[in-house]
Amino acid sequence: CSRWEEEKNEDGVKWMQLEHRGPYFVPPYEPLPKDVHFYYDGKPLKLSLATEEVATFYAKMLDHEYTTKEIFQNNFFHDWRKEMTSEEQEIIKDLDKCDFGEIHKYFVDKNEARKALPKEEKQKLKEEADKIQEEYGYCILDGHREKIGNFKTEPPGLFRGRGEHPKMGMLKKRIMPEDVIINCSKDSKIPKPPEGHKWKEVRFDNTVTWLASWTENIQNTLKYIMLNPSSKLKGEKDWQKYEVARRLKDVVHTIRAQYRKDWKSKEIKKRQRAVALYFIDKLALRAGNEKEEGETADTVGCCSLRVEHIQLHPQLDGQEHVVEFDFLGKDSIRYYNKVSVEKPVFKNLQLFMKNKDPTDDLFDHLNTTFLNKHLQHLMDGLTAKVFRTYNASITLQEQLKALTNPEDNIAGKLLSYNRANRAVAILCNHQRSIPKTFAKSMQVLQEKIDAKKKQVEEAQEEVKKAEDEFKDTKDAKAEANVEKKKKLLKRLEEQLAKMNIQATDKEENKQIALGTSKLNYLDPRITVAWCKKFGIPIERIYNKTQREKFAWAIDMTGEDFEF
DNA sequence: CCTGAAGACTCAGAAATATAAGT
DNA sequence: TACTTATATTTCTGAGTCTTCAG
Repeated sequence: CSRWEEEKNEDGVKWMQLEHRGPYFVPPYEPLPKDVHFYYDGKPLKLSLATEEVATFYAKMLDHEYTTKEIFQNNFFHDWRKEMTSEEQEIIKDLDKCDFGEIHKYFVDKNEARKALPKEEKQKLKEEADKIQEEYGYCILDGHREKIGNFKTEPPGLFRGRGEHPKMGMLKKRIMPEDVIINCSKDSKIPKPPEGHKWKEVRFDNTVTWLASWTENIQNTLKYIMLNPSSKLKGEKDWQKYEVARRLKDVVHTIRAQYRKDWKSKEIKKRQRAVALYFIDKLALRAGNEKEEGETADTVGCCSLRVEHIQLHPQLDGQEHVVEFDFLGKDSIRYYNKVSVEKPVFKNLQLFMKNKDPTDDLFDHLNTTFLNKHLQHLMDGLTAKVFRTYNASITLQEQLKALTNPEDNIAGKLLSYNRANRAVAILCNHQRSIPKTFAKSMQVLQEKIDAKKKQVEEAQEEVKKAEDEFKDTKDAKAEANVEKKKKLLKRLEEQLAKMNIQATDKEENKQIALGTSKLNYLDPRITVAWCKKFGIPIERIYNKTQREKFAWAIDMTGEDFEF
């Protein structure tokens, strides 16, 4: 436990000692073999090195749907031309006349060749990767050797945003040492830049947690090299996050009473704030910062909802005051929900929407800064996102309480856990695309279940037969046989039950992503306590990485922990 | 002091890779 | 046992939230 209980640093100081090797730079571009050609207008054309490299980025993505989109093609072609020599610019004027087919095939083949490599060769590659990990993947922070999260620079390539991103296809440039700022402690061994290069800057800022940073050229924002979630620094922050959420538990009732009162406020701004907060609390919506138009995909959160994103139904499917939400949230994941809301909320929404265009802001007097200022005033450390953490964790705790049957076997209890986890994922709208092999693997499972059912039936008959025989003969051998057959039947029935559970779980899970809530929203202490209480080995819920990340919770939690 | 931009950090699903299960 | 396929884990980096800074 001691590791989590070392003394705290003062005011914003994150470490006293930080030593590392700097980022690992991706290997330089390898030119194409002579017999792999690019064709323009049907004729082979030898490209300059820089032009060729960018061409390979496009060629590699050729069978991806992305490359068929006009925005992608235009952005790519625009940026590609900038890399060309003036001679090349003279010739290559039309993307449609470019043939990347041979280059594409070269990379597909190369990939397959790599997969087909003999075992020893693969082993060798792995050892090389491990060596790099060993050398660059760790740092020393305040005397502890800590794992780094992302120690490699991002390779150059074509930008792929999520959803309808206006910058898709743009060229993401190669990161050079000259772009990189190193952060470490003054008295540490300062990382050496690669031969013949120098760092952009070396600084000694112990009020931040990053080891290195650079500015990315697509959005002009900073990227960082930071520690792995298993590190003490990240673990403590995570713990702190859940402690804030637990404090919200104590005041949430007051806050709810407050926003209900504010629904009737004379100030429109307060009313909007109160309705937005109701959504954030009840539906676990994100805050919704405003975003710069044209720079990113068009997505929204609570405060940035527009009139077009909701529809009001005084009556719907036997419910009153129904709000129908339909918008794209983070990562362009669709949020669709029909919710019966309290009457004053409904009335307020009607008011907010009056005389507005579909593209106008629903909460036109509200932004996240104003909302968060209010929340800060209600509780120290409270911001909009704390509601998501709080509601997620409290839901897990409640669902576990409601769903766990102490009589169940481990598989049954695990199903209950997954269902509780799933309830949270649904609340937070964590979705995934249905796995490509889903239908097939479901069918395979169903066939197995049917086969097992048959076996169970057969076994039942066998038992009956054995029992009849015993009734006739009354001999010990026949009696033993009855026992044997019964045992077999029981085993088969258990197998069948397990398969049925598996099928249910799989079906319920096909479009839901459990990982994000498990990793970021659910206080791990709830899970640890549940495992202890019901005798479930923690490895059945958390894999190795997750156990490392949640080491702080596994260390300190007893079975009576309450969120 | 206010405001918008920059900075720092958390959270997000897809894709790549490793491992287990099936044949 | 060797190969193939399904599943689990890990990596990747984009997309949010919230804080801090500069003019």
